[in-house]
Amino acid sequence: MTLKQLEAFYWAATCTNFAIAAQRLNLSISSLSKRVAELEISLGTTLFDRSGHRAILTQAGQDLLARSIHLLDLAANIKRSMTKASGLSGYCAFGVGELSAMTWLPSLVASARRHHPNLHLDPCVDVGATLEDRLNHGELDFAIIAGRSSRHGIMSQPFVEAEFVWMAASSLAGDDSTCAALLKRGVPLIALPPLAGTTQLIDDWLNVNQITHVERISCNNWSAIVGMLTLSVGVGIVPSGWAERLADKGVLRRLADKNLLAPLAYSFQWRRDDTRPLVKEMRELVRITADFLQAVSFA
Amino acid sequence: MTLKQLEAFYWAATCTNFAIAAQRLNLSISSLSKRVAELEISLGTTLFDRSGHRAILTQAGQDLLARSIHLLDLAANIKRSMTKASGLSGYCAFGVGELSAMTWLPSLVASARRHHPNLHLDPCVDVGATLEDRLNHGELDFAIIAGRSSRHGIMSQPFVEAEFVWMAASSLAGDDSTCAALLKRGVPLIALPPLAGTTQLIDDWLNVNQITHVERISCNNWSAIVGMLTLSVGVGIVPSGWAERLADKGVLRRLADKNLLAPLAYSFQWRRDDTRPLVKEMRELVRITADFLQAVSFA
DNA sequence: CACTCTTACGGCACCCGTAAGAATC
DNA sequence: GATTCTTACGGGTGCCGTAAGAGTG
Repeated sequence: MTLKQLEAFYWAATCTNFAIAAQRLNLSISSLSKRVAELEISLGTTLFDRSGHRAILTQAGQDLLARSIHLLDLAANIKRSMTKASGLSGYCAFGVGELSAMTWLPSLVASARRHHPNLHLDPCVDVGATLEDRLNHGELDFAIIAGRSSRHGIMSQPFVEAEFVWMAASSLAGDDSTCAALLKRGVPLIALPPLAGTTQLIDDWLNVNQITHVERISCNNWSAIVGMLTLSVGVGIVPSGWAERLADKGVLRRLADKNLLAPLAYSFQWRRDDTRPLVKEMRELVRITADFLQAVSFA
Repeated sequence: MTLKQLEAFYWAATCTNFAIAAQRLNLSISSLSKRVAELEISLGTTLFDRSGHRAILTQAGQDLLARSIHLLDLAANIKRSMTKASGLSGYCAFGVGELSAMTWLPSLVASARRHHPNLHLDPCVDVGATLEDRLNHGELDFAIIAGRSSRHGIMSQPFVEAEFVWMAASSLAGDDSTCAALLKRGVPLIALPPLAGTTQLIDDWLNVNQITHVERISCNNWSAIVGMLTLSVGVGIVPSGWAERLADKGVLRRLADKNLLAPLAYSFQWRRDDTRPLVKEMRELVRITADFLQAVSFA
């Protein structure tokens, strides 16, 4: 029994398949498979039930998983506290929404590189639901997603709320035009794809305002969305800070609806069974970075 | 950092020198040295101060020792609980006095092989003080020694008391001869070497009875001692159970001193910093075996 | 047929032991 | 000079990745 074997087993057990686990370990699938098999031989126990299409943990495997998490935690603590180069090290894959990517992701990466120079960061930008899936499969260490997750296996910690406002080009909207009126007039709604958190926010708003049958234009890129808004293609929501700047430049105009969009809570999400120091540290770092940026950018 | 490295470090740190540690690991000294060096490189820390004649733990090394004990314990627990073959496994070197070797050591080994078929036992028979030294150096996992240890690093748990009586051949001693009288008459005292626990017992008795200037014959073998006693070479002490049988056969005669020899407590001794399951299990097994044998042999 | 895991095999790296070296007491 | 630890080096074992195979849904 070696630490490598236990680590391989940990990832094999917590990811949905060996391919993802192997990727997280920078290892080929076959090597991972062999490591796990060697661990099984070494312990004299079957850890995975391979009779079906996919490898499933046996009871012994579940027992070992709890113990190996504890042991690997201990090993990581030793490495972290003994090694002179303080801070985290290794590999960290995480996900953020595009809006986050455009705003404070660079600051987060810069901050992380300062605090943890030996940590290799691998950010992945996608819409919330996709990130949640990848997180659930074990491909990501954490994700920053609008809203809380309803899945039992995923923990959420809200750390910042974002305000969105309805905007449209001046050519589309007068001084007191409302979004509701424009949409009812058939002006298209420009938004991220259905799986995004902001789209859910919009759907909630539409629901409250009893608006159905909206023509939608989905695009998975915020710059493109704002670009379309400025070119009077339709109406859409924009983060309030960005919206202010756009309004100051006279590019877009804020719509005059009385019902405001609810604030959208962004939360740091991670897997419940992932107790590694990496996650805890990064959670703290994200919180600090976000707090700092909010104080600066919205001052 | 690997489990092997941590294990090598553990033994290197707790034994008095690398040679003993290497022996405990079934490893050459150079390989052990390299493993420790690799661990140091891996952690980026110096664990041993090699400036002097011998390698001494640095502060970082002491920190790591506590942590590695914990981690190795965990690993051993995993192996023990997961592996189907229940019971201990590996290598166990221990020491017993010759008297123990002649009486219940075979039963202990038999019992241990029943309970722990995968444990390789390596008993070492020697006098108490030598065993205590070897235990202290890390050559033995535990020892069963007459009396308690006064060393801080060694823990003792008394588990049985043995009675000894003065015996001599009929040709030397009449019905109411006393040992004190015989010794004063110049009859030699036949006993184990000075380092043995029974010899300390004798010295205490001599002290209480104010007997000095005794001619001593030291021999490190009990059979030889009893043999010499039967051949009227001198007087000596014999465990009471054995003494009874010898008296029944008419080979030896119990001497009539009023001051009896104090009971000699045998204790299970192990190193304070050795928290391995091996030691705990064997301690229990020794206690049970000794209890059982006492109930049988002295009934 | 797509997906997931295992087996076969060639190459490289790691680890062990012997033997010699360096440093302390 | 004895003891203790480290370095040099040859040999074998283990581990990785590519590629092919087996089994499921």
